[in-house]
Amino acid sequence: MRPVRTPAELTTAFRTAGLKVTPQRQLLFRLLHDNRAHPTADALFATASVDMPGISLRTVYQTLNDLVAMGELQALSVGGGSTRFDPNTDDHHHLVCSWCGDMRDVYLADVDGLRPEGMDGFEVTTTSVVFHGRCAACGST
Amino acid sequence: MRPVRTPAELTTAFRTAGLKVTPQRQLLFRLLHDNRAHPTADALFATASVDMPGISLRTVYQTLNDLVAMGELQALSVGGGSTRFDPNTDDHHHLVCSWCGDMRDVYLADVDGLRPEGMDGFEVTTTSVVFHGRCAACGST
DNA sequence: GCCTTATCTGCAACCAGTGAAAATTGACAT
DNA sequence: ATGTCAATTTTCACTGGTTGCAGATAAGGC
Repeated sequence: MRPVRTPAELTTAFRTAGLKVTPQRQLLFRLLHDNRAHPTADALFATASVDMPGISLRTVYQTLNDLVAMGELQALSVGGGSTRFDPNTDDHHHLVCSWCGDMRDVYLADVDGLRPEGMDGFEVTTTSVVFHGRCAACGST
Repeated sequence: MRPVRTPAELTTAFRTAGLKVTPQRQLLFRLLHDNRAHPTADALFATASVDMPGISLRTVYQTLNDLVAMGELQALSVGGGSTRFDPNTDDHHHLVCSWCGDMRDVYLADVDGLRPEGMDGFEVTTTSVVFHGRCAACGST
């Protein structure tokens, strides 16, 4: 359940991959570790800037891209301008509130059962399910 | 199956909504009518420019946004820069080739069966399923 | 045909994200 | 500890996608 790498694990992974571990990266590892908000690069930049004023937005993008390339982070496009990042690398799906933009993880059992006919030799690698709607906080009235 | 409004139907819908029907809009109605390519605004602009040189990209965006607002067109964000548009307003889902970017419609039967627990009062309005993978044309080797 | 009002066009602005180059610094070997 | 070198950070400019604005234009009801 929710296999989010710890900062320590990511540190090891980076060094193993021949990448360096900088204070900036460690900060982002920490910020991502307990983050279920599916933040944008900009949101992470804002949070990171509190702990480390002067950190560059470019660096945030760079590190996020590295993490995505390593498979330790998922990049999500759900409309609404900017890419959101999910440190949960488990096989899961998403609830997106059309009102407040809030995004939450959900686990589905029967996704592999979804194999439509007429795929004409299309080879599926990943399946993503997104539920759009209204979250409890945004009321149901 | 594939209930794409005809240009005539869209014309009526626009007038009913108090919107005007211009040659530019009629052209776009036609271009969308038999288009399964899930084109971007820019692609439609390019095609439209052949029939109507001088048409503005701004107009294309405007009309597409109107159609989306009217529910006659779906805007799709599947990563990869630009929004793609789908004139198929039926309840369907998508196959996206990670190699060539090709996008195809698929119909799924059991989508409503996907109702995870732990939704905490989240009210689902639409569910979208996207299969990422490699299409037949891009080979399986 | 006229008039009103929506629409079209062109351009500037905006946002998300990336490229490039110079200064900095991590990690390893000494 | 220190040196070395490549990876990284930062800054800034720049691209691509999309929207705002203003003036010219034209659709549609009379």
